[in-house]
Order: sequence, then structure tokens, then C-alpha cells
Amino acid sequence: MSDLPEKPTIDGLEAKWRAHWEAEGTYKFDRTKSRAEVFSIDTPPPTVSGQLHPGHVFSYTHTDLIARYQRMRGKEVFYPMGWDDNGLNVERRVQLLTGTIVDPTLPYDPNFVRPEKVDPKARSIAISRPNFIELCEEVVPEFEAAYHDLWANMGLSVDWDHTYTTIGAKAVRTSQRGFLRLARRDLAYRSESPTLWDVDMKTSVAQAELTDKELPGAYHKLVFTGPDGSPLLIDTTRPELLPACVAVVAHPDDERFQPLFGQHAITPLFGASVPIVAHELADPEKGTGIAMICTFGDTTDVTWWRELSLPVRAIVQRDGRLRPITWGEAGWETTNAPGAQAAYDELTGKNVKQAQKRIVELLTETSLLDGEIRPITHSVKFWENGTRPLEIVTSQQWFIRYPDKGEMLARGQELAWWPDFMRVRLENWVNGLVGDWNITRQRFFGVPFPVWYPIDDNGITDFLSPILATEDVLPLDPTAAVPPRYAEDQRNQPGGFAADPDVMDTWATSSLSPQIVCGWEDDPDLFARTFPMDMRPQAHEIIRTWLFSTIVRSHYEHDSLPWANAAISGFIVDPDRKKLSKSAGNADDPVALIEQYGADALRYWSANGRPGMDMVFDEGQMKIGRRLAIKILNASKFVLGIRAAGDGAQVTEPVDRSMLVGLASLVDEATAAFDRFDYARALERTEGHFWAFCDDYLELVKNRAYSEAPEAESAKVALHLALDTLLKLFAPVLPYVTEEVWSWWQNGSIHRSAWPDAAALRSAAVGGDAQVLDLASEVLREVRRAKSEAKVSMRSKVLEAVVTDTAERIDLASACGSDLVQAGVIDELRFSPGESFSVAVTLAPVGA
RNA sequence: GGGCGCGUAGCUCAGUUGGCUAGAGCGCUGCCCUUACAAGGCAGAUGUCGGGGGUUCGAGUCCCUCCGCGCCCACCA
Repeated sequence: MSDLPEKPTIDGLEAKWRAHWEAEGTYKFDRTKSRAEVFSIDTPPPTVSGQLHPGHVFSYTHTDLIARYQRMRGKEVFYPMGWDDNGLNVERRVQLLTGTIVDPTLPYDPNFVRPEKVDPKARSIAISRPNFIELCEEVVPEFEAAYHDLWANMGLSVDWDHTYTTIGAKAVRTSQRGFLRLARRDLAYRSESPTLWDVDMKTSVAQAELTDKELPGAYHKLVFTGPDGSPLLIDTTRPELLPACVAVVAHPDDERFQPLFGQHAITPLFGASVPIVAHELADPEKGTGIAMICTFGDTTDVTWWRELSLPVRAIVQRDGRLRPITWGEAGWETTNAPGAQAAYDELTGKNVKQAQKRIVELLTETSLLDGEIRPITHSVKFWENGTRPLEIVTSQQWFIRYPDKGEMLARGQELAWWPDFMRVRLENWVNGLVGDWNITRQRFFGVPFPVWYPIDDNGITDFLSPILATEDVLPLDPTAAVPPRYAEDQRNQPGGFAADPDVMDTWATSSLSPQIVCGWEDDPDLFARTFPMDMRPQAHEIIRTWLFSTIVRSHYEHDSLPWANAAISGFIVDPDRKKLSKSAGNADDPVALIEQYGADALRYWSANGRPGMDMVFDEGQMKIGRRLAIKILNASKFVLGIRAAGDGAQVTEPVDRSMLVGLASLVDEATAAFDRFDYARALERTEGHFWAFCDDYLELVKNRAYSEAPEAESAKVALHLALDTLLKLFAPVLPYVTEEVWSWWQNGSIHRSAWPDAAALRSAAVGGDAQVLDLASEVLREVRRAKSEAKVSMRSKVLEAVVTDTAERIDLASACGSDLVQAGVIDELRFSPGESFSVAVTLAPVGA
């Protein structure tokens, strides 16, 4: 306890209480509690590669609101924090920040030092893979520190002893163990197949990481030769893929092409004979109604290729350039090998854009392009942070088999969603899934596959017979460790072994976040106390990725949901309803916002965002939050400035009881709202109640409370009960200001105190009627209105006030007559029975 | 093209199973130094509840339909 301050302020509360909570271990998880006593939270590990922005404050605050509420409800809250520091985005940011690029062929350079200054226009420095990983390990903690600092200042009540990184040993071990278990059950498998490929980052990309972008393109009408030698016109936006054409396709019902099915067409320039086939996906309305199938121009090509059992003629390499081809060899049959070769040699080594330009010239020169090129706008698949369209290349990848769709949908039903309609996002996603989950990334800073491959005596690596590591040696880097029964000198030798060169997709690790934080296999005691978890808070935009994949992993590993509740938050939009982003120049720095308004004010703004709803970035709300925090300080100072009631004092006055009864209803309402994860409603009701408490109840009873009258005791008890209750209701939203006030009159932390008990309030106010305070407030409002309209001070005297109302209501209102007299500065207050409510106010003459 | 959400005061939003004259805050207007707070207080004005139709004694709320916005998914020759 400390003395009441002369002039309370909210400035500096963050630093003061952050340090205090840290020192006291206020939010430390007590792992002796049983599962039933624990509330465990699967905190989203933020991608540390991003810029800090107010969206982070928004959604992470929502989780903390629930954590603080549950803690006050008596739960032992398990609230860990993670940093997502592996994955493509992190590598990309480190590359940009340090001006480097990986060249895996380079040897490790022990003398490499991070460049001091990076000129964004300068050419990137090529470094080795191990050097790059070291660089990531050096830079990433700087990112993490910025997040930690922000979270701590925002008052997130996480237990920092339970912090993990998605590239840390614990996460790597868990990811590798999870992978090995699936591989041994044949639920993870390796296969060669067409894969969406980012030619800049030179890696495959998962379905979940795709985004569509509208790009200009153009239809080119190519002149194929039909079976009877007549021209067959085919529209394409990808003429450069003509050499990769393996068939042409039309709709089975399309009468124009039905006679041609089963026959062959000859491709222009390359003279390849390709079958004319039928498939429902071919759209008679598009282009000329007949399309060329290339390996591979888009995902429809992949579908056709797979379902029609077509051969592969791949020309685009992993760097996005066309590879050399010898026409006339097996797989590249042509009626005109020299001509095909001459044309193709013009394209070899070019990227797809350059190749398109050149092939259009070649087609034009030979009159194989019919009519004009017609520009269109079409959407093209990109990696969500990529700069060039994805290509499709064939490569070796690890896949996780998806469970049966029905099983996944049943898990979605079993999960409690807040708000409920978000479940549909998962169902849409599950119903639209195509193929299995590609978890391989041809990258560097990630979780390696704990796998090697045997090399036969001829030096050929057998990628389809992986040697799995045993679980006892995890975490493991196969490029450093040696598989059982092999020696290091057999690495990459005939008769020896080769390490899997790839790393796991970031979601392959993130999908195990419950297993990582709860200590799956590593700490069975902790696991038993925390898993399955209570709550997964997350944004709706990653339902298809994080939420979905976590359900899949838990389904396989534990045959259960990973958590009981999914609390989905919206995101922040600017006033034009566009998603707020740094690149758009409309995001403010949250650190500066805390400085300006205070963490409580930012939390207040966040807490106004209802679950699942997007919210407009609005500094006005932060100002209101700041004002509320200051008001709490001042009102509390006033209440606590009144001498405490004597021992055994009771609440006896009807208006005091009335106030407490109303407060009990508020507690019921706030509790029910929090139980539905609706912190916004809880705050709205509490806030409204608090302002009315200040404006009306405090004004009504302040004179009595300060007096020596016996009735003062009742007011004092009621005021302290009310302050205690209101502070606690505000505590989850405004942890700093409520803790500050708590410290003026109580020991310990308000955040470890018990949530208010409505029943206790009702028993302190037995016989109370909520109407009494309402009526008194109405009378007071009429008196104020009279003074306001007369443009006189609120302290000016009322000669007479006559309250007319029904007998029953007069009975209630007259019970607080003396409080009304003092609050309204009324000489004579009378009550008169009548039909309806009115107050006749006679003011003292001006100057009297 | 399919799905989900949203549309209420100038702005941001409440309005729960249909039920008194549709609410709050901000902003706006006027007033008040009032001893917790002038970084404050008191009071006031402000609506075709997106449009149309229907069910009902009664619709912001339920049904149909149209319009607009956002997001997710699909398509992408």
C-alpha cells in the first residue's frame, strides 16, 4: 500500500508496473496446478520479420484480455510466447537488411562479417549457406527484442519463462519428431510431382501461401495444324510454353471438336504431334474453345496432365529460365528436328518473359500467329510475398497426407469458434483442398528434414528410399550428422549417403505449436497439465493455414482437437477499409502510440474491437481510453480520500443498496460476456456503468459520505465495495491504471485478486432496489437541466423542487431525499403523487 | 461464379429470444472555475435503421429480393 498521490497521472505507469510484475513474478505459471485448474493458451508466434504495427497490438491485446480474466476467475493461466523466426519471410528480410544472397555452392567463409551499411541499390553479396544461417541467427534476435519490448509495454501477461522460437532446439526437435512419426506411419511421404515454384526465392510454395494478383496478359492465337492438314487455331496467354505442349483439349460436348478427339495436331514451330483430347474443364467459351496443355502453365494444366495421363515435357527450370533441349530425342519427338532445334535455340537460357517476346517474333515471321495479340487482364498465382508469378516445376517434395475431409470437417464442428461463423472459413478451405500438403522448402534457415538418402554404387541417389533418423538424436542436422551404419567419409560418395538438402515449410513447425509449448514427449508432466489447450487466439486470415494445419497434426498425433476454443480476431483497416499496412504508409508505430496515449489507452481501443470484426484504426478511441484511465485515477482518489468505514459497518441506505444491486447485475453481464470471449461488451457495459457511477452516484452521496452522520457509514462501505468491483472489472482491459489504484489501498496485485462476486454484492445490499438510484438520477438530471437552461452554475441554489410521479415511485425516490437535497443544492424538496414523472424546479433569483 | 460478414446520427459503433418515444461515445452547440478530475463538468440538437416487397397486433431485429462495401474460396487457354 502507498499514500494517495496529490495529482495522479497515468504517465510512466508502464515502466513502473512492468518492472514490478517482472520482479514479483506476477504472471509466472504455477505448474503444480492440475489440468482442471489451468487455462492454457496457444499464443500465435508473431513472424518477427514483419514491421511492428498497430494490428499486432490489436489482436495480441485480445488474447491478454481473456488471459487476465481467466486468471482473476481463479484459473492458473498458461500463457507462453513464441517467435516465428524461420521461414521464407525471415530469410527474405535478412537478405534485404544485410544485402546478401545465398549461393549454396560457396564454401563457408569464417571471416565473413555482416556489412555495416547496406546500399539498397547495390548488388547483393553472395555468401555460403552456413554463413547465411549464422547471419540469420545474429539478426533474428534483434527482431525478437523489438517484439518483446512492445509486448511487455502493452502489458501482455505472458510468462516469459515459456518462450520459444520456431527455429530453436525445442521446436526443431518437436517438428522433426512429428515428421518422423508421420513418415513411419506413411502419412508423410516423398514424391516427385509438379509444384508451384517461386523463381526468385527458388523454392516450392504451398497452396496455403498463394495469392492471386491481377496482371496484364495477352491472348495469342497460334496456328496448329489439324489432322486433315487444315489450320487449328488455339488461343494462349503463354506462347513461350508452346515447346512444352503435350496435348490440345476441348470440352467433350463441343461439337466443333468432337470429330477430332483421338486424332493428333502438329504444333507450330516445333512440329510436335500432340493428341487432341476431351476434358470437362475445357471451356468452349474461352478463346477458340480448344486449349493447349503444357507442362506446366497453370494448375489446370496439372489437373489435365494428371487425369489424362499425359507425358511431361518440362522446359522451365527452377531459376525461371528455359533449359536446353535436344529436339528429336526421346520425349521430344518432332516431324522437323532441325527446324524445332533452330527455333528452340533462340529461347534457351531466356526467362519466360524474354522467351515470350522472342517466340512471338518467331511465330510472326513464319505467319503462325493469327491476327493481333489481344491484351487482357487476368489473375495469376503468386507467392504471397513474391514479386514474380509462380511457375510450375517438377521436383521431389515431402508431403503430408491430409486426413479424410469428413474427419477434418468433424473437428471443425467439435471446436468452439468465437465468433461461430468463422467455422465456415475452415469448411470452405477443407472442401477446396487439392492434393496433399507439400511441406518442403528449398531454403536454408529452417527446420531440416532428419533424413538421408542412400547413394548406389553408380553414384545415383535414391530419393525414394529415405533413411529416417531415430528420435533419440533429435534435433538433428543431416548435413552435419551421419546416418546409422554409415561414416562421415561416405557422405556424397558412391555407395554412401546424401543428406536431405531441404527444410520444412514454416507451417510444418507452427502446426505443432501446442506440442511445442506444452512439452510433448519432452515434459510429460507439463503436457498432462496443459494439453489439449483451452484457447487458440488468431487472425481469420490464417484459418486456412495455421488453424487448419494444427488441427491436422493434433488429429494424427493425439486423436483430439488441439484446443477447445478458437478465438478469431479481425484486423485493422484504415478509414478506406483497406487493410492497414506499412507499405501503404498508413500504419503508425505502436511504440510511439504507447508513448502518446499510454498502453491502457491502446488496450482500450483494442478491446472495442469485437471478436472477429475488423476495426478502423482510430486515434480518437485511444484518446477516449486515455481519458477513461485518468478518470479512474481521479474517481479512485476521491473515494479513497474518504475516511474508511468503521468495523462492522453495513450498507443501510436504499440508494447505496440500489447502487450495489445495479453493480451486481453489471458483474453478471460482464462475466457472461467474458465467458463468450466478448470482452468488448464487458468493457462497454462496465464503462457505461462507471461514468454513471461518477456522474450520479458519487455526486449524490459525496456530502453524506464526508459527514459525521450515522448514514455516512453506509456510503463509505458501498463506495469501497463499488470501487473494488469496478477496478476489477476494468483490470483485464486497463491493467496499469487499475494496478496503480490497487496499490494505494491493497496489498498484492489486482491481477491475482478474485473476479467480483455478484452474490456477495447482493448480500451486502439485501433488499436493494435498482430503481432507487435510477429515479434519483432522473431527478438530479431535471434539476441540472433547469440550471443549465437558466445558464447558472450547478452550485446555484434551488428554492423548491417538486417531484411528481406515481405513488410507488415516489416511495422509492423519497428514500434518498436528503442526498438529492444536497447534490442539487435544494432548499425544499417535495414529492407529489401524479400520473407521470416530472420535476418542477424553482431557482433562486440571479444574484441571490 | 460460390461462401461468409457488413450497411443504424457528420464519424466509430451498440441494439441478445420481434415489444414503450431507436441508443452510446466522438464531433457539434450552449453553459458552468464545481473543494476527485478544466487533460474537467452539465445540458442540448442530430436518424427514410442501404432500397423494395412480405409475415405479424407490432419489424432495425424474421423471410424474399435488389444495391453497395469487405474478406475467403474458385476460375485464370
